[in-house]
Amino acid sequence: MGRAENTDRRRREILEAALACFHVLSYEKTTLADISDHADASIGSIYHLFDGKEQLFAALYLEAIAASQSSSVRALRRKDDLESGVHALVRSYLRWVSRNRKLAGYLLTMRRAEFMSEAESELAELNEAFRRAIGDWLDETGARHELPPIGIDMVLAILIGPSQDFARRWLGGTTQTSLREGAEILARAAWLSLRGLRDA
Amino acid sequence: MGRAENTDRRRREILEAALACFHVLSYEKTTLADISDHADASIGSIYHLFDGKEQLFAALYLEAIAASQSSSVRALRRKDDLESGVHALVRSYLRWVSRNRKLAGYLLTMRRAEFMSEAESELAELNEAFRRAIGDWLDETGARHELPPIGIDMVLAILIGPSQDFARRWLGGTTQTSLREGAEILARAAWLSLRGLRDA
DNA sequence: ATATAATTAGAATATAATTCTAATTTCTAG
DNA sequence: CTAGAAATTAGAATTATATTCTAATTATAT
Repeated sequence: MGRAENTDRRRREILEAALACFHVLSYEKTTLADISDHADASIGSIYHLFDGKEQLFAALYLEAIAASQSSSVRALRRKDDLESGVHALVRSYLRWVSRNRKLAGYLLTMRRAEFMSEAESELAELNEAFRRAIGDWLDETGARHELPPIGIDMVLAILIGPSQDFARRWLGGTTQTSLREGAEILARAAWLSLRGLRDA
Repeated sequence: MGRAENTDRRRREILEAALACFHVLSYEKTTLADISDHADASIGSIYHLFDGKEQLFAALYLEAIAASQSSSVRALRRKDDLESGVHALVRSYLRWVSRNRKLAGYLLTMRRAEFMSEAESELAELNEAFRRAIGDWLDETGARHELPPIGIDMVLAILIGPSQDFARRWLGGTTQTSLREGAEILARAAWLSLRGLRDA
């Protein structure tokens, strides 16, 4: 086995251990010793691969956001008009949440966490890439013309804002509505907003 | 001056110092020594009034959420039909954000932060009271009949989800749209969703 | 097989939360 | 007004944990 692969495996083990610890203990309460135990990696090893606790969790955050975004983009690319695209985006986001609960919970809890300042630039890059991917799809399909005259930031807020709120509650177990129903409702809600704003 | 008032003042000073420190340093990086300095209160004093760093920040969180919610409820109570109510709710939330940036930033950053587990029950109470206030208003005005057949949790997600997302970006300075425009757009978007879901 | 570089281990150190004891202030009763 | 009781404040001592550092081990290339 090559060294690079070994290192990769180690990194992954540590990230997974961090997520597992976070899931039961929360960020504050998981110590590096916990992670070290869970991952069977020494403190030295962790510090060799990451710059510290914050950077380790920032790396996990970036992985999570990348996974979530790429899942959304893939779903979008299977559609070719705005209405289907909007539905697909909302549904796929919530499906991703339900299939990656730990990671999603981490993402929703740590959203804009302080330590992200370190990784700010990488995060900005990811968000920029996400926007560009959506922009490309809009251009390729011609769906851009169906959008209301509002900034893409507002479009995204309308598309995923409600789903994030709902996902947070759903993960917390404090929601009357099932994920399936919720996805259906929010997909339609998003589309109704966009269509209504366009036709106004 | 009575002892109770004195204690209250102390509490408030400490909470304000915590918020100020948080605003420039972030949770992780603000030490109790920082807060102690800022508030001119000794460590002992802080521990006398709060159970620890987490509980101190949890108390701040509860204050913030109570302020935000009561501002929303006041706005709602001035209206007497669903469309105006929805507009008022969205606008008042974003107005509150712009007038209480530090507190709002704290709220949006710390949303569902780990340490809330301690204050979980109080948080649940606040949320329950908020829902009840909205429920009462719906009944008093008869607006409940104008709602689509979805859970109140979905209604809230549609109402404030986009605003939260937008507010986070606005506070972070990464939004093309002004708060005023944003509020206008999101208020209409929320109403279009609810009306559309009802009429479907 | 050996040299070199990468990785791992864990002890030593530094930082910050928490606890604890004593001093001070505020309140209450007489 | 004053002694005693209770609440509050102060800051030193303790404890927990992140980080740094040095040495040992492992993997790779020649």
